[in-house]
Amino acid sequence: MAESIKGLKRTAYCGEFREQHAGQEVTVFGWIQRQRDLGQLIFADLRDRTGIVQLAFDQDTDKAVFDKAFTLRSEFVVAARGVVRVRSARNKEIPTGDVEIAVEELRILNKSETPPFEIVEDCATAEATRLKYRYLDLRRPDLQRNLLLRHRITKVIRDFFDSEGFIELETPMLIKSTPEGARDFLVPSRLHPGTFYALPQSPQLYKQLSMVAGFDRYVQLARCFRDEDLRADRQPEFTQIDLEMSFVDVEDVLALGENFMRTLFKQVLDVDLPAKLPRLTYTEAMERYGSDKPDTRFDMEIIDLTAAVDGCGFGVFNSALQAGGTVRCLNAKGAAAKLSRKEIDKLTEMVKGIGAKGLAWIRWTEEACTSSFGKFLTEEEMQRVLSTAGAEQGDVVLIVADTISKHVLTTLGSLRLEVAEKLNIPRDGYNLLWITEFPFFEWDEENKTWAAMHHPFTSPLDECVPYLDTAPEKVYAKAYDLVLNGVELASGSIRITDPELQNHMFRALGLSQEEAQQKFGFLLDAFRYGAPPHGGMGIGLDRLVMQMLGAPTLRDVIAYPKVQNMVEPMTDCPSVVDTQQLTDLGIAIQKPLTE
RNA sequence: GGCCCGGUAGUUCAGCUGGUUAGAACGCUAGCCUGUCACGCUAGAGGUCGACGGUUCGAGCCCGUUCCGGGUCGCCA
Repeated sequence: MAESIKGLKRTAYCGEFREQHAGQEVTVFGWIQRQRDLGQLIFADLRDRTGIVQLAFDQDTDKAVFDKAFTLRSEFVVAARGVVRVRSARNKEIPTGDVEIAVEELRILNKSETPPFEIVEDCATAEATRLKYRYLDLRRPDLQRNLLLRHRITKVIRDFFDSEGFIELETPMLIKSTPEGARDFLVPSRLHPGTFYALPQSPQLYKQLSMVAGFDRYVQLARCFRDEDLRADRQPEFTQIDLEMSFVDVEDVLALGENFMRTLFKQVLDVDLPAKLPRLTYTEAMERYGSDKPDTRFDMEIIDLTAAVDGCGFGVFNSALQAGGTVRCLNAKGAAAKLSRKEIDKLTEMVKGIGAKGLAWIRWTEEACTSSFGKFLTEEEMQRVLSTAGAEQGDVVLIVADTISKHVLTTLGSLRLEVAEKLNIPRDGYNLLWITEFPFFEWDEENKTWAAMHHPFTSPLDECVPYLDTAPEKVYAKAYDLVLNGVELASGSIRITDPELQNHMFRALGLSQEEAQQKFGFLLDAFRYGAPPHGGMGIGLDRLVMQMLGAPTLRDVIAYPKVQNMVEPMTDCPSVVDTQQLTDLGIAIQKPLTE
């Protein structure tokens, strides 16, 4: 039977005891980490979120207390009152190792069954089991540390934005569905059968309306929802640091973003970020790294071989070039020893898997310089390729050709990361950079139309407006991403506030006046009443915490995450509901439910 | 939806070319032990080998189907 806590008050957390506290009478609460019974002597480690302190029971301990200590088991919840004393045998491994508590009163506040896994750091137990008992998993020091750090990060965030004059507004969770981009989570309406709310994918429209309302600077730690498949760095439910500013242009938002990141990294990790973060335009990032979220912690940039192979004897290169495509390569410096023919074959399979037609290569070892296409080239042509690629003995050159230039770049972008992984190229530190001037339009191959790459409220660059109707591919946007070590951390833009321009954009996107009015009428209406110029961004909080901690998955920084099939293993949701609930909502389930 | 990897004791794993009663470590239970801290020593309990079907004299192992978990591609304005 559990004992009462009555009359006891904690004097300190377990992890706080040091030699200087010797002689003090204290009361501690916590969980039993482990009990060691030596016969006439019993030790028990007591744990709370701050650490562990040793409880000691010996011949001086009251007999009843000693007997109770004998029954202690792992994860029992315990209160102990006693006197801090210096140990006769100190433990240098833990911060409280110089002292112990000579227990005078012991209460077992609750017993515990043997847990399915040990509550220890670096637990080897499969994640599935840990997630089923997430409350035990979260008791482990690693996850406690992660979530305490997450708390510190959000504290710094709130303080920073407050000091910069931002106010936090809460935007609704039940909103109008505007099915663009990701799939919405829908919530049926009971009062209006047949109609649905959507959970927000982001508070985008509300924060823009808040600018029209004159709040000037808005921030929110906003929960967002997207009904798309999961990844290690993607959860259906996630948190964004969502912000918006009035009377600003691109430079102002980027400056604020840089200031924020610098403050956060300094205060939380004591890491100094550069005063000004590097910038690449989207076009530049694609040309050099084959990605709009390049990992710049290592080089191996893409090299253009077009001039070097133009007119050479290799048909693959020639036909790509003649069809308006391109030939480019990576030079994996010093990789010849590590990348065997077999490894290169694996890379070939990999690039074919992502849509490339093949991979041409040169491998220059001590013995020879072999290649997959050498027999088609003259000695002179081959020399030209090698020198353009900057190749020396010991290097491997990996070449991709295609009629569509973008495919060449993105393939090499993926290949670059794969090769870095295979070669174990060191990737340390925090490389933050802005990617700017994204294309406004993206060709939607499936629907054969131009679609907005960011969203339709993104402002085009002023000088691009003339191309809206004539050359959509030449229109770039006042849109920017913040990239950290190859991960997209934040994304934002300056918005359109001119109703005329907004209508023009909708037209260019093939959205009729009526459709636009039906979907976004409230926003267009609002913009008729004096919208200040504004812009902002959303920063992925979960990814940010994950990166700052170096955690391998988002699940390590989210208290109660979902697994790959979108189930939450602890509560086992989603679940079937009562027929009455469905009736109230006017919903009938079509597919027969599987047992 | 496609591809890849995995599923054996509470946990982490081993299990040969298909062959006796499926093992180890940790954990758990009991006993002993006065300075442990991954305490030690002794003894013990604990298994639907994910599930179903097939091949076979015989299946943890081979084949098929399926369920579950992870990664990834598609998808994610």
